[in-house]
Amino acid sequence: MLRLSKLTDYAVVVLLRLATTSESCDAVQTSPGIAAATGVPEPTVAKVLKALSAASLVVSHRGARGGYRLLRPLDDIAIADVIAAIDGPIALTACVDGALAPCEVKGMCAVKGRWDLVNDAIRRALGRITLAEMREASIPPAFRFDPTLPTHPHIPLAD
Amino acid sequence: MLRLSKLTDYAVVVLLRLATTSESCDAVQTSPGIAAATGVPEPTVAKVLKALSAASLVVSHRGARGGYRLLRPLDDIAIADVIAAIDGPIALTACVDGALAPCEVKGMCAVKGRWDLVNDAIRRALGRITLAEMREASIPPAFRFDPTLPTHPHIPLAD
DNA sequence: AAAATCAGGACCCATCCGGTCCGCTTAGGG
DNA sequence: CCCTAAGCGGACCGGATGGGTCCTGATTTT
Repeated sequence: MLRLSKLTDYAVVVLLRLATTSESCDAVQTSPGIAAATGVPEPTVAKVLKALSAASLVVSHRGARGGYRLLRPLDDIAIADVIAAIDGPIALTACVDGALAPCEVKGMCAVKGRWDLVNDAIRRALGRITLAEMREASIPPAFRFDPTLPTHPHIPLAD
Repeated sequence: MLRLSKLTDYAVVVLLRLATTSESCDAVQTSPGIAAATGVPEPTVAKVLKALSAASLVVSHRGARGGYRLLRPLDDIAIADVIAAIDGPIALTACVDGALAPCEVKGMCAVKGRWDLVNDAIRRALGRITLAEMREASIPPAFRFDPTLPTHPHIPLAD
């Protein structure tokens, strides 16, 4: 349960990678470049970046010498933002608020509204964790994030 | 994202239904009975109850006049317990701690351990919400839970 | 002994998600 | 002025997963 998509995982990787150059606000990175650096398949990187762009977490620059750039610093991006950008609004069940299918039939579902309590709790929890925290946390010291490192091979290329 | 299975939703419905009689500790309810009362398909009720039984949230009594009974009061059952019983351990990604597939390849995944922060936050949030709270919360007053009501039609039967 | 009820599988099908590809548009650079 | 690099948007496909059903066996009560 609570499976969040691999795409979201990739999104974190991509954003972290993007953060290595976006401090200088004019530097952009191309999706092929990020793909090569992270080991995430390039079309997937593109897809992720598109979603992140739509959610205003990154900005794109089209044309030759175009690319993507972080729009906000890492400590201003909650993991909830990333999840919402990739997987849509954070809600546990289909049976939530005004979801698509109106809970099978009538509006008299017995659990109606019950999950909102849970959803809110999760939203709050996820809203408090920033990418900056995820970058630092729980990483074996040897692998501590270092912006000078060129790559973050999530899936090492088959060299 | 964060889709929890319908089964978990059903589990809550079933447990709430079970709570209507389990206060008196000898009364048991059969799965066909619960199915009829809740509108959840009977085989599904059985499946849910089996999982709940395996997780020691309910106890079963076999044979004629057998059935299921709540093992703990509703305010002692966290929603996290139910979710864990139905959908397995609460973890967001496959790429978590010692999960099945060792994160594609080596142990040098860049996001290794990062999600644990998030998982813990969610576990904590879900561990704080009890079924008793879910029973009371966010329900339109007209539908406020009432133990004397015979049924909680989740999906009304096609009368 | 017979009936009722849980236990524990196997199984099927729909849906969804990860992943890929294509053609189009935009913007630099020669 | 045109060509090329890069993002944009969509369609598309295959595998995995979960919801749902069913069947057979084990156990307890009457």
